[in-house]
Amino acid sequence: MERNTRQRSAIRDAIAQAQRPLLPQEVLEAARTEVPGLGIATVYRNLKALVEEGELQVVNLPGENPRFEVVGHRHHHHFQCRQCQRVFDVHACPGDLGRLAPQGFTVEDHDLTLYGRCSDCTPSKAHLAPTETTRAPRRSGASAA
Amino acid sequence: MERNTRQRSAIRDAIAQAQRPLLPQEVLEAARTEVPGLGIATVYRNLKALVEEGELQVVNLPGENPRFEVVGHRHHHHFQCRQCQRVFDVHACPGDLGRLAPQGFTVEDHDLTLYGRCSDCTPSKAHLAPTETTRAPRRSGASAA
DNA sequence: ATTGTATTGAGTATGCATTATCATTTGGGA
DNA sequence: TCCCAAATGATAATGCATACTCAATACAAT
Repeated sequence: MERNTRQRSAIRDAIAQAQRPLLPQEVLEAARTEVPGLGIATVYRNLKALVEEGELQVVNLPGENPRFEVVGHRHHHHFQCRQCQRVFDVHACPGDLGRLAPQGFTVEDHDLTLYGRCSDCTPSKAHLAPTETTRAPRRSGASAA
Repeated sequence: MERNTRQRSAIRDAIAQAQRPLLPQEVLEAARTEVPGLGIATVYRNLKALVEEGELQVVNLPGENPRFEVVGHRHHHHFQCRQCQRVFDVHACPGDLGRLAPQGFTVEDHDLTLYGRCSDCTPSKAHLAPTETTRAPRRSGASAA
């Protein structure tokens, strides 16, 4: 990963412009508006490289596959819409959660995920909900027939 | 799932006595002290049935496979030890997190995970850390050679 | 105690996200 | 413009958690 390819730029731009953590599949779809022939393998390859280079970071939510977002945002949390499944950044934090832990436990960090309806999926304008392709697929693992 | 088998009881007891969410593998190990020949397939079968019966509930943590715990605990959160990987219940909640969401977003629920050292894995007595077999394996998905 | 059926255990099969493979394409320095 | 290593795209391969298959067991009602 040393050359500046159209694919690499498209992937980077897609994530930067999204302003929210994206799944590899979402990155693919977004970057394809720039590079139609883009392949999923290239997306995974670049996401991995960009994370190793410290440009991107992984965002894990409960029961979800890893998403990717640009590094730099100071401590923050996430909000997942139960309608469109998209994840948004929440630049706020309840803070001082160490007191919640049981006796003898040492709290070093925390993850907070809020669930509800994003502004696009509020009942009053549910018709503006994202399209099928922008929805997040469920986590991997088993589910054999 | 209509008969009371030794396996089913062992699985149910293992989770009830653990007082914390267990991975299927942890359930297997714990229940085997009661039924040595217990198979992993039986564990998955019963976990699924017990969840459907409403006796158990699934606990998802970021980047982790589903764990299982008995239903009934009122709203609570979880703590994961970064040393032994075990997950514990945290019967406390910062509350009122709706205010953290962006304008136009509706918050219906939330998940909070604390990370740090459990009482068994505090530096002063790290030698009491759980054994290899009690550690949680990493999430599924890819990691091909 | 007998017996029919739900359950179990072992091993195989699935589904899926992520990687590896490899022939082809392409960025960018000479 | 040439050249070649890096990058891409299509597709096969992996690894893994979980589900299915089926012969052997073992509940539990009679």
